[in-house]
Amino acid sequence: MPELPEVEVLARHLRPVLRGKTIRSVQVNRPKVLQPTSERELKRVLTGAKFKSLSRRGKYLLFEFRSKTPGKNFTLLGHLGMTGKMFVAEKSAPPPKHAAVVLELNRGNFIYEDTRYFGRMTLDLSSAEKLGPEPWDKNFTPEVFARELQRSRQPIKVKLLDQSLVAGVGNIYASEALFRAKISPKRAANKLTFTQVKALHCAICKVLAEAIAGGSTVQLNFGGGKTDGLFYFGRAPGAENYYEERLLVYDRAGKPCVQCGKPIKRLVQSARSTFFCSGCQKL
DNA sequence: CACCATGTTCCTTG
DNA sequence: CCAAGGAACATGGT
Repeated sequence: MPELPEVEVLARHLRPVLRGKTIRSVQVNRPKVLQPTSERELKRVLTGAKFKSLSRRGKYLLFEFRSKTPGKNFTLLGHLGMTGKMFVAEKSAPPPKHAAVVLELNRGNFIYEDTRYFGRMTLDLSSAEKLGPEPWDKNFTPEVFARELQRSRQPIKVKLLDQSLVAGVGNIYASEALFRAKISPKRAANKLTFTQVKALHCAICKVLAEAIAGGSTVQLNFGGGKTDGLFYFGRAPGAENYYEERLLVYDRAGKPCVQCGKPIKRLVQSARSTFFCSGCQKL
């Protein structure tokens, strides 16, 4: 469930649910999601610790803990990879097939589930430290963005997935932002005009903010139910599928562009799908 | 069987 | 040192 908006909505959901909860025991089913932290180390540190606060950085979750050992507070980093979910379930509920880690609370279990196990739950914070600015950070300005883009000849779509430029944009919102900024995904990063950079900067912020706002109002299911936990597949009562309504180009190959009616095209860049409108996004 | 999937990291190659 | 390209990770859906 992984781009910035989904992680932000999840963080807002979990924050009040976890605050003040103490971890009774730790069950690790897939040690690979902890690396480079060892199972032994995670259990030692986490058992008896109490959730203090939760924040988000890019697509990462940062869980702040108060250690049972005074003065040894620490941070746990979470990442959902492609298919990760994190939620609290009743202890009586059967554990999901791909539960990678289960943190037992006094009431309920905090579960990190991940079918493909591409995500992380670890004490190593180095990945989050390498990230570029948050989209709304004062350090993420059109000027800074333009300077960074100047250094690359890669297609702009590919460059947007580089988390050191701006943190949190993934494969879906990269296509969406470019469509809204009316820029071709194939355009070389260093060939954007400053006008285009400003439009893209604005589109990134807007697309992500709208997705967060949309996701927050939808009926969510973070749990292990039949839904996939992706909030943009959630439904508001009586409403159509929000995914269809909100995404203008992603996964819409062949369907008419909402702006000009031409069919949306799909292309592959760096082994990932890109969706765009050749009428609205000229090179 | 083939191809697709919301992400990151590691290893080459130039 | 750096940019860029590709494979790897692992499982499931169509």
